[in-house]
Amino acid sequence: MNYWLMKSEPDEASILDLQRAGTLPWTGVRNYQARNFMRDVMRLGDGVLFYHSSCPEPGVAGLAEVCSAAYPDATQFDPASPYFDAKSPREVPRWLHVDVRWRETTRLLSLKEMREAPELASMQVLQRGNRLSITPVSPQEWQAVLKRLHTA
DNA sequence: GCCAACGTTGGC
DNA sequence: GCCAACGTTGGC
Repeated sequence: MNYWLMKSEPDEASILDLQRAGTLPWTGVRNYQARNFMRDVMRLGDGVLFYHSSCPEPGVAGLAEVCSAAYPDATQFDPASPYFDAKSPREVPRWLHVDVRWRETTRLLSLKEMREAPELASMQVLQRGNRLSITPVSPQEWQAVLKRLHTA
């Protein structure tokens, strides 16, 4: 069982969108490291911190879980999609994604509060220069985030 | 809109 | 395989 933090722009897919939909395909990842996490390390039932990014109040907005294995991302073959990749061969699709299931919509644990929390200082998403949209979360960090989400 | 940080591309 | 140029991310 692993834990992850996954970034989503709420304009595209917010925690409320996920709550309404139940499950959503995590399409649009175009970074090899993030793809490899989904393909090689993620397992069914892995815990996900759903993080709102590129928005007025960035931070963790809810909890989700991985609910599929990685499979080819259809948007890479759609010329009308912003995620279209002309160089991805159909026989060997370059981009994959998992599906994610809603678990809980929480209070917003803001990026500011995360930065001020000593017990979260090790989180990869807080490290200088981090841009990865999917980052591993340790069991200790997961527990610490849950504790904060469920208090104050 | 700015810009730091980092990933990708492509010429050599 | 190096590395400069360019593109993207994402907080502010």
